[in-house]
Amino acid sequence: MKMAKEIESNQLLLKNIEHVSISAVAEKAGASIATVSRVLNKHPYVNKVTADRILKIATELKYRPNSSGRSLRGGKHFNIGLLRARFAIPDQLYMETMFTNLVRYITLEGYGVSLEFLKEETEKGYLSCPEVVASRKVDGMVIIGHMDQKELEQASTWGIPICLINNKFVHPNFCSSSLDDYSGARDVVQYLAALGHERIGFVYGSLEWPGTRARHQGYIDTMADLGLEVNPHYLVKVDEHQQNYQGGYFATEKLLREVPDLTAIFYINDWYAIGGICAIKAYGKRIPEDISLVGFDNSWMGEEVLPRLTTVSMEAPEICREAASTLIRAVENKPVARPHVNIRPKLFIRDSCAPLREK
Amino acid sequence: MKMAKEIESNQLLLKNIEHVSISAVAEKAGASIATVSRVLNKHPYVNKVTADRILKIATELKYRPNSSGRSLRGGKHFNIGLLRARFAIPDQLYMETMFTNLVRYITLEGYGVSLEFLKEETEKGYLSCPEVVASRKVDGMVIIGHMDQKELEQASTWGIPICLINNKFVHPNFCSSSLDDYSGARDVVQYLAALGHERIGFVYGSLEWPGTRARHQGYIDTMADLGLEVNPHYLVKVDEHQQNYQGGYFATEKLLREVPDLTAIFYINDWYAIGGICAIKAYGKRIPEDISLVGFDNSWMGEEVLPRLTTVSMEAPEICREAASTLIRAVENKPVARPHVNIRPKLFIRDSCAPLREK
DNA sequence: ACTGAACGTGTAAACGTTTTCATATAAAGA
DNA sequence: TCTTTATATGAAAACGTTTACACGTTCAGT
Repeated sequence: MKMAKEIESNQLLLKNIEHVSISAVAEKAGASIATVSRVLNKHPYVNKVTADRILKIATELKYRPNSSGRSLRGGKHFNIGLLRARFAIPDQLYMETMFTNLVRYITLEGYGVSLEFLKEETEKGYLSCPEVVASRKVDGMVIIGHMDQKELEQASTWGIPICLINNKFVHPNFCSSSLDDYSGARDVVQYLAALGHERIGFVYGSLEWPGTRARHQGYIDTMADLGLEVNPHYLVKVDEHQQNYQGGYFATEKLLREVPDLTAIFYINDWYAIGGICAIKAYGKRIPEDISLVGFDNSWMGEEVLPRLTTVSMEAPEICREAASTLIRAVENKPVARPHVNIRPKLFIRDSCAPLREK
Repeated sequence: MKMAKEIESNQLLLKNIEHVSISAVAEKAGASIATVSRVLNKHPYVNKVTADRILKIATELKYRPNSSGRSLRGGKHFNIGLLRARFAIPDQLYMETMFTNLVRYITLEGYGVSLEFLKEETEKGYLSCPEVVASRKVDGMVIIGHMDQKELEQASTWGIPICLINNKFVHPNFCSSSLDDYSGARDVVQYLAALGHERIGFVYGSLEWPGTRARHQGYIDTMADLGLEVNPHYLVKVDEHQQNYQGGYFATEKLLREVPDLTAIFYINDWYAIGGICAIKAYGKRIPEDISLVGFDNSWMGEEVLPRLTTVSMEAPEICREAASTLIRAVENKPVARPHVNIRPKLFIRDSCAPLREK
């Protein structure tokens, strides 16, 4: 009976860890708190011997500054918010990679990462301020995914620097790091043309977002520049409700049916391209002997499929590295040379393209 | 010349937002800071009229408590760390979903999320304390991905409650939320047996992790329970270096070659199963008429592939909801009834299985 | 030897909260 | 009317930092 309360062990009992504060270090080192702080923050005017002694004791005691205290005093949080906005289904593959790289590079700069999702508001056009911003947990924000101009306008009042990934907004508070989709698309068309292809199809989906529009335009412009015909039948838009593997499958079927003499197809993402590979195989044509395929995204799936897919890289590490360094320079009030960087993608040539064969 | 410094606009200039503190609210409401704090934290013994007035002014001024101040005073951060440990390639598909759900449910409980990756230490067996723990930014931790017992032992000294996803460690500081992989595997074998299948193959990869071991054991045990033969040739382990689509492809080829009268195959993940679908198609057999296939994971890829894959769900939302609620109960020192929950997976019956046909 | 600068250190204030303590008023019980 | 209790509020301390200020000491330059 007496033990009943004592045993109540269906709850977690965490051993209380005694946290070592700066005053503990100061006391043990026989110095003042101020001196310890100076040493730890590498201020000038502190005796080398004292500094060494304090440093030794600090590591000995495993002292780590309490971030709340530090933030409260300094108004700086050494923390970056990562806001995930809306994105389309084909981008799901890509998100994990982006998170990974963003966290890596932000961490490397000595900052932490607070993850938050965009709250979908029912009220039209009203963007609520992210929790991490409202409660002052972050010094800057990275926004990944889609937000429209109106929403970005509102984000500009948050009072902290914001870095957009694959999006752009011209405003003093904003910077961005994006893939140069237009150049990527140009490279694809030029590559196919260099292999001798002239009748090149294009499979695309929603053009709602800047990146997809740029790829589309890159195809159109480059075809024109090279003097190649852009027959309206060459362009197929996938069904609104099948923005994935199956969308690519059916779009390709349509293309094969309507334009039988097509020798190459450029897909606006790998996802559609992989659907395309299956459709073409099912149709009885060979890749790349009969028809060449190029994707866009360099998702790892392109490596897994047979034949291995030639595609355009997303340059996730580069985009994220630039984003982190630019944003954090802004956060630290250092001048940023180019607030809006464009990363030139690379063509990953694998096995899904071949030179045009004479009939 | 004079303007040079003034214009230096190649850096972000953030409009300084004036932050409203509790004292501003107090002043405007003609009350003391203490009273305002009490109202905001819904303490008893505060006059209804005063409370209403303060509340009105607080929302009017858009007051949000400064989290650093609050943390510093209360030692509580309203923040959960999300530590991403090691995971295998096939799990990449799954990570995005888990992040999404964890953030959703943790946010719903009124907490923020700090994302961090496990630091891969070169020194053997030494696990470094995550930054968010060391600098006291979080009240609890969710760990997703693989960590071995030795590492978990060290994590137990962090002094905060930890919730493991799909892993278990018996210790007062730990709770966990996991898929019941064993039951899932049993359900698959029972389902196939109910369709009349007796010669059921099993394709698996690394058994390094608890979940994969449980699935493997579930297959073995259930076959035995049902009196079905577990011919050693029925089990194929994919190549160490091809833990993905291709691994499933080649493992299936081997299976078809060595055990031609197999009527069903159970794959330990969807990834292998999709490779299997391609291998079987290439081999000239029909799915499900000639052979039935079941995957495990219910990744969205199973929906995209032809035929649509019958598979076992990962129950990501349920696992994450349980994880969030259990962990946060622990954080708030509320009793937790069952620190280690097992979520029973569901079989998603689609088009890749059929009753055994008499020859 | 005296001034002024450079160096080194400690005291105390400030950041924005929450909460304990004290105090004042109102209501209730004798 | 006088205590006792419940209700309502404010003053002040505390959380752990960083930093402005003050006060020394040392040292080079006259």
